[in-house]
Amino acid sequence: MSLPPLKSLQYFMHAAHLGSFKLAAEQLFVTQAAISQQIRALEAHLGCELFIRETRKVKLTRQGEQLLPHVLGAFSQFEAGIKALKQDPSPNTLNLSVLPSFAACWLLPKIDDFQKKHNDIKLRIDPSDQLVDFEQGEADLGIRFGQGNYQDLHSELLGGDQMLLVYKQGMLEENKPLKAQLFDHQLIMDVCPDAQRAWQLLFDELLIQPAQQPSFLEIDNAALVVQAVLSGQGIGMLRRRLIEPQLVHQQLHVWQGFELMCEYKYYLVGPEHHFSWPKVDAFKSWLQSHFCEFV
Amino acid sequence: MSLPPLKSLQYFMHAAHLGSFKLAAEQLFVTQAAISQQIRALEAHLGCELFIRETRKVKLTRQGEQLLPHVLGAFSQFEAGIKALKQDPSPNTLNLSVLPSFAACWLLPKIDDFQKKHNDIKLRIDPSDQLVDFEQGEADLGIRFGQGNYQDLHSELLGGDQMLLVYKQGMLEENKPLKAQLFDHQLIMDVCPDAQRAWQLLFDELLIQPAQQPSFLEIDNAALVVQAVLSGQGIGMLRRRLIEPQLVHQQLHVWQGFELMCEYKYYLVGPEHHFSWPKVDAFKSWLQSHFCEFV
DNA sequence: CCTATACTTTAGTTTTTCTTAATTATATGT
DNA sequence: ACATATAATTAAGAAAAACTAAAGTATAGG
Repeated sequence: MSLPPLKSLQYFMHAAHLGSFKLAAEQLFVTQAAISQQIRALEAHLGCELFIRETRKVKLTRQGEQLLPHVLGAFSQFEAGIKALKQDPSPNTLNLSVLPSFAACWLLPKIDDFQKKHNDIKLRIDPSDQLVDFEQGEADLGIRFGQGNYQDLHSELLGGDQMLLVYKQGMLEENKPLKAQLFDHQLIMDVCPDAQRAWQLLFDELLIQPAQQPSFLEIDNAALVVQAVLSGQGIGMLRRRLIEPQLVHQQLHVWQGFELMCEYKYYLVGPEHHFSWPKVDAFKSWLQSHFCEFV
Repeated sequence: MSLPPLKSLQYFMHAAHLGSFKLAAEQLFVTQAAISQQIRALEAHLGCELFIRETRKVKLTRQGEQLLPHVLGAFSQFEAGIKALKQDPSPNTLNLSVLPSFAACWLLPKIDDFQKKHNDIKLRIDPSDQLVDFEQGEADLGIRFGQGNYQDLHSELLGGDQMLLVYKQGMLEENKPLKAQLFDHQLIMDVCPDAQRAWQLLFDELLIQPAQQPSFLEIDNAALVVQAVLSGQGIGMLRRRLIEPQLVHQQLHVWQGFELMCEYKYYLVGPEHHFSWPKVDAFKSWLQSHFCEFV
């Protein structure tokens, strides 16, 4: 037995519920004619009339009354199925996809605070340079540093950052001019657009010609740059948020005459519907409160 | 929350059940590509993958597994609803729409036999010249005298009939020629094509010229013609089946030299699905057995 | 490594569905 | 009683959805 066109059943449901083709048409954003035709097609398919057409309204025939509950039930089952898909499959585990350097320098030092406040939520942190495939359930949420334009994903701005010239105690002398001191040290470049812009801006400010510019030790991971600067390997250009702990404990110093706002910002990223999950909301709030504290 | 295209859910159901797009395509009489596209559209709409594509087969993801039972349930509810429509709303009452003359002359004299054999089935006989609207549930079944071509309805041939020249005892004398006697009596015409044809044929056989032909008492109801002939009002041209009881009891006589097969026949008529109802089947069998007995 | 199989992709066609506009029917107000 | 307004219907063309055909991709199995 072949089913009637499914759309006609949907229209039937609305029209029956509202007792009017006109209202059903409005609710479904189509014309009256579309409803009329679909209902007629359904009636033709079933071989019986479903509505008694009165002048201002329509009402169900015995057959219509009989059919309606089934159709209602079927559609609500579709909805239930789809709703179930959007629900959190593991509400007690939060899978985070975070950039390795941000994870190492910012998130891990603070994460015990989140664990303390939400000890019912197990955390799994997946450090990765690329955004994972959320559809596969590989992660619940991502923290990204970028421009906020993430295909098909919801994103919420967490905050910006600044590029700072960072060195270890004793490497630079604050009273002497920077330009001269710069050439005495290895310069360490984090390979990222903002770092490159920052170095270039610094050279411009110090009137260092392109030809004179010193070469860099390039490291493709900000966390390692932090390590390198910490261990006295040279001078780095780093984001403030990545060296917060070291600034607080005065393990690193910032050259006071220079700073540059990053073009990129931090975003919390994930499929729209993930943001209604309690565990995600908890993490988002925690994250936001920590982003406010800007050293 | 908007539902996905319903057709894609249908395809999903088949593909999931068969574990193969190819087989689903065959089952649904479409190409593989159609299935692939619909599934893809569904996945896009839901924002998650439903199948893991392996080389020779596909299998459901966790989400697919979660969705399937709901979709299955919804579709079976549609089917249940539609099936319920085709069921007999009152299996203990048989509503018959019958031509008034056939009801009076043939059906009513025999109907007690049916009642006796099926005392669980209440009968309602609706004598009407026009076929009722079956869609409105006005009747379960109709008995018609015609050509069997009933729009959108199933019909089963019951049998034919003959037109006979009928008179009351003593009105005609079998030994004398008919032609002479005919002009001594009132002729009664049942207004129907077969009766008109029969009279015309009789006149032709008796070589009565159109100009000579006597005029008729026209009665637009065969049952009344029977009454008129019975009460000696004149000579009638009637269908054999309508005067069976009177022939058996010799209340009426048939002129032996004449008969004509009717062009019309008797049909049992109704919507296709009514014929699977037990009460209809019972009546059909009873009717057929009584149509075999042809006096 | 080749072949056969099953899914995917794309472009173009077919089918279905929808809209517009004219039509019918009837309840409601004048 | 008559005009008016509302709601459903119908028909024809327009738009959208679904499908096919054909070429592509990937991989299990000989």
